[in-house]
Amino acid sequence: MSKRTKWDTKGDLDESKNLPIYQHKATLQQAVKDNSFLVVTGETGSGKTTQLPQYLHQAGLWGNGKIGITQPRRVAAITVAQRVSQEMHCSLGREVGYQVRFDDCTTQDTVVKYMTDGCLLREILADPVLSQYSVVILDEAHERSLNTDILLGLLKQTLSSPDKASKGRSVPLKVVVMSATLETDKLSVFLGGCPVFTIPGRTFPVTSKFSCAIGPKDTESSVYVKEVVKVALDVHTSEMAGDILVFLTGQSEIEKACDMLYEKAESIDYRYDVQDRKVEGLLILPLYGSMPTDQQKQIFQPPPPGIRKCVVATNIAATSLTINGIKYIVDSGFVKQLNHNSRVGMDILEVVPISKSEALQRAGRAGRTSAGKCFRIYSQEFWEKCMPKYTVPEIQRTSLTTVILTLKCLGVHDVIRFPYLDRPEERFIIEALKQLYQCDAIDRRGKVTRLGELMVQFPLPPGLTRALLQAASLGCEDLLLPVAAMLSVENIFIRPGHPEKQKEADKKHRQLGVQAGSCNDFTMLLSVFEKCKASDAPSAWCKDNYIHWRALKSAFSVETQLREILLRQQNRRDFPMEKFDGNKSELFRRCLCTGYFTNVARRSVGKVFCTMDGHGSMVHIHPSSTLFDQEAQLDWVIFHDLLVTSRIYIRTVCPIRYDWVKDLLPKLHEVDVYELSSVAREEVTDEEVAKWVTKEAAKRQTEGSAEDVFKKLEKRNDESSVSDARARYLQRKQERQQGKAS
DNA sequence: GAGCACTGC
Repeated sequence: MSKRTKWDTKGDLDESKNLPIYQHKATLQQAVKDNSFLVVTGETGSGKTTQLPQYLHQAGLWGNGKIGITQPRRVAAITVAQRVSQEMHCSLGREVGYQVRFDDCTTQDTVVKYMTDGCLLREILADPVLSQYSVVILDEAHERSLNTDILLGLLKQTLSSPDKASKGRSVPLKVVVMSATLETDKLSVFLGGCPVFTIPGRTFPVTSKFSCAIGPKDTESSVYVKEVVKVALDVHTSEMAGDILVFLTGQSEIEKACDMLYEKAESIDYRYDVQDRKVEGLLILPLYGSMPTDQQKQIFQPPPPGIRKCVVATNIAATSLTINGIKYIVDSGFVKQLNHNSRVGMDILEVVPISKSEALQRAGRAGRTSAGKCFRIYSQEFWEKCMPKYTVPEIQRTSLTTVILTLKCLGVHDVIRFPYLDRPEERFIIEALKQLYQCDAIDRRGKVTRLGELMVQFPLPPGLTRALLQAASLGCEDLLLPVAAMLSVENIFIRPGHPEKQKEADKKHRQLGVQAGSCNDFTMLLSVFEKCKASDAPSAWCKDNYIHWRALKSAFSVETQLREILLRQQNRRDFPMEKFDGNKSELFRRCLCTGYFTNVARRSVGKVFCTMDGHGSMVHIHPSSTLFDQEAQLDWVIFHDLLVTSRIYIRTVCPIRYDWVKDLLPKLHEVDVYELSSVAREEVTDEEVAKWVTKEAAKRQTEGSAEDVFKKLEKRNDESSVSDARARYLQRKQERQQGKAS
């Protein structure tokens, strides 16, 4: 309990009384008392995130349970909790706490708990009615993060069925959904027409201007990089004091833009100081996620007197980071987005126009401290013709395997008619079911298997979890745990931009492969993990070998977490165990096959491999692989992932023997779409399953030989999406080369 | 012969 007396709080309370939300305090408290669901909307600066939980706490709405507030990002959960604990004069972790992955700062006393949406989803898996909570607040719902979307559906479903709501709970759960002013009517309708509370924000006006530089046809990066540079310099030379924030798409564009800005800013008639890229008048700072954190720090410091700061950033500056003093925005109108293509079973990272709501979000970053201006480098026509109203929510553009398994584990059988705020396309759901069936997480009826229940507890993609559990059941989890951890973190191999250093890095990486005696990319990961862990000076070791120390450190934490989950499961008496006789290398690779046989490819001609997942894509081994240039000696391989750029590349590759996957391959085509789509909707009877199995046996007889099966699996990909994506990429590349030549 | 935006468990 806090030692402070009540009058100590007076000053702070007065400050929070100035927030726009304060005059609605009583009404909000009452509204939560009167309704199961409530939508609260208010722009940044309204105080809803910090104040509402305190109001509910003061109103005694926590009763016997906690007030949980979810955030899509870890930093937000932590910083808001720190702030609120100060306002409530308690030490962090007592009445006010937070929980994010690897960091649980709560105690028995915690009643106001900030957490990431992923953490609450984990809690629901362990306790579906959230018996510890009296109120759940989903914050930033407009961002439409995958986890928040799932939570929305689950909370709606649990509470709208009185049967489920009462089970295990004495009092019904209260749900508050907080969102920026966009789409709140939709949310209210979704939640059964619940009231919407609007709180005025406390931001300053931002005026936006279009330009005619970028029209509907200009998607070439060199065009918009050049244009943002030009506009940023115009702002610098003609606008009043205030910092500039430029939105671009990625690291390389940002670096190009910074170089150009630096060069051109020098020629402006200022006295300048070349040292440390500081030009008198303009301080140019790149900002992107994979940047070293110490470099990021200076971005938040105010510039020296008389100098204007210009931050050139990715979308990271749109929501994740707030930079004070920004008065001008230069918006490129593009973003790099990962889209899942279920027809070809691939994720494709592409540059696409942002949505109108995203453009408004970007512009809003200029109005935090004073009135601002936003300069859009695209035309009004581009705005109208190319930019969708809203960004397609994550749930409609990502692979759904984990989501579907989670829902199934929570007893949601009909995963098509689950109340999604925006329903994913049916083929996405079908594809997820197929993958879950293939890695034994669900059976043919769509019911979660014992294995599936173990799998859902791991923060890993199902195939990898399957391989890990296979290894554990054969007593060799020590081989797979580090690999799973290494595959869950950002790329650990550093490849510098300078050609000289690049050569050196490549050499070091090759050496690591040889030392590891590793015959594949998975053992390479294992070896790097172990070598670094055993080193006396791990960070120096990483530097010397061009390995990302930050990434490796997080791999260590992930490995520990995975090991803990596994240990808990192994302590259960029913943990599956099998026997294996054979050498370690074979054991390791066979475990991988259990999870990755869906990612199997067979060499066809030269260096080209053909995938066996039914799409029959022609793929190449990525040059970063230890197996690159050894293709001729390979026949069958499995791979962790696939990358679409100038070619379709497979990355993290491992040679296997056909024998090891022979019995698994039929699984790739034994269930059909018709079957899965009925599984997705309704409970399937025993007779139906029996019918399918008979049909299949007949099918297999007519197919006959293994060669026939391959032919079927190698079915040429008739969908145009990948070739389209490739064509676009190649066109861009060609245009760039022409640009260089001229 | 190499093109990784951003989150999260």
